[in-house]
Amino acid sequence: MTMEKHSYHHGDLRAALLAAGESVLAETGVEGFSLRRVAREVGVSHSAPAHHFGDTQGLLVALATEGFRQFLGTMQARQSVCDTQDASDLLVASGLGYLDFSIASPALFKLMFGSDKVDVCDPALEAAAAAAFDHLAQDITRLRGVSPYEDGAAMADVMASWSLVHGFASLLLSGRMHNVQEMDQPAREAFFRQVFARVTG
Amino acid sequence: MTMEKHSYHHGDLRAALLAAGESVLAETGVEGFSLRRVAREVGVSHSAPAHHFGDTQGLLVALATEGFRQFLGTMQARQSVCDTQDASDLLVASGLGYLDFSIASPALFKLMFGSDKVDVCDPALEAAAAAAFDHLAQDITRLRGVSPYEDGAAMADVMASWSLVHGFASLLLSGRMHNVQEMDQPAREAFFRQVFARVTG
DNA sequence: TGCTTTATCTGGACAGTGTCAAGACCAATT
DNA sequence: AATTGGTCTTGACACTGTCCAGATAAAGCA
Repeated sequence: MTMEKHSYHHGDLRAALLAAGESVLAETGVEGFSLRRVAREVGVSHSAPAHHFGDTQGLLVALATEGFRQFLGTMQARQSVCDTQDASDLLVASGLGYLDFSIASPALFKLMFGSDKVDVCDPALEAAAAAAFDHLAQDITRLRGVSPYEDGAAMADVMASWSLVHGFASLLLSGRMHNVQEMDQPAREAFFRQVFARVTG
Repeated sequence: MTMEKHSYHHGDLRAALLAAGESVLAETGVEGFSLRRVAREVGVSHSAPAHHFGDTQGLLVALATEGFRQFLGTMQARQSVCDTQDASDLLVASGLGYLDFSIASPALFKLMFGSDKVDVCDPALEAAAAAAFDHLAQDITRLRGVSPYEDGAAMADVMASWSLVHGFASLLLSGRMHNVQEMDQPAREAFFRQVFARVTG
């Protein structure tokens, strides 16, 4: 059962490619990403991945999908270590989780939100992204007492929080927010709270 | 003086490459960008660009630099058609200009803020980016009566406005803000004003 | 059991890419 | 008029993604 050495059939190539893909992505970024490199890393022929993911875009979409799951997990993790049940605090926690993820996996983050190489309409990807969005929508529901899907002002709140956190994270990654970049992690968190307060009230 | 036909020396290759580069970038995006393609477009050998820009990154940096100038221009243009001198209205106008640019030149926008392929530390690029940042800083100075460079709260205002506008634009481009994407231009502007109001007060 | 089908993986080919080095060309200075 | 220096071309190299024909093994079926 255990595939010692390497038999002709890998056994669980799909998972291995995903893992190696994530590591290569983290190392090289989206723009330096190479499918052949991933195959090499796994020790398999250069065109083996095609059978599992079609083409490069297929693998990237799968990575982005998995990324959105981790992303949601990171936000939930920040909330779970939150001692209060205050709606405002929980929203801030989500924001901090958003930041955590963007800093821990910058390349994956850019892939999920910035790349032209991912088919935005892929069903699995859309589902994972929608789940992350719903998390934020629930935060706002808890805060405002109304579902954003039924209330325009609440939806504007969602978009404001989301835009602000996403912009903050993106600008930090882009290297254009010099003053914030120089801060250490606690200082950055404190500053983010201060900034984020302008939109949560 | 006029270079009819093509002499061996192009005459103004650098400018021609920049123009073609911008057009290729707009068509293919950063990730599909090809230096050889740009050279072909201009009708010149594949390694002619190297002499003017070094490598691909060099051309992209030059394009991003020029992009930041256009970017600043777009924000100023929105403000100049503003009939009031109200500080808040002027800030909103800048935000709308920010959006205008991201929609008119999405690939260039992503290059300027999202790409790993541009050396963020290039002096000319940094200067152009700083000029755009200063524009926003002035908007906040006018609004709060204090320079963000001297006042922490005002700096937080800058970061909040910037993050919100940038996040809004980025998410719109990324194709993950479905409900806003479906709006036509006037509706989107109105919605943006509503969202942006949460941070400008 | 043995045979056939099907999924998986290999290896080679092709067109395309960025970058480097050596040479051809032209303009301007000396 | 000759030399210098900047501009551009050409050819090479290693690398990329994708396609296709084939080898291999596992699973389904007789």
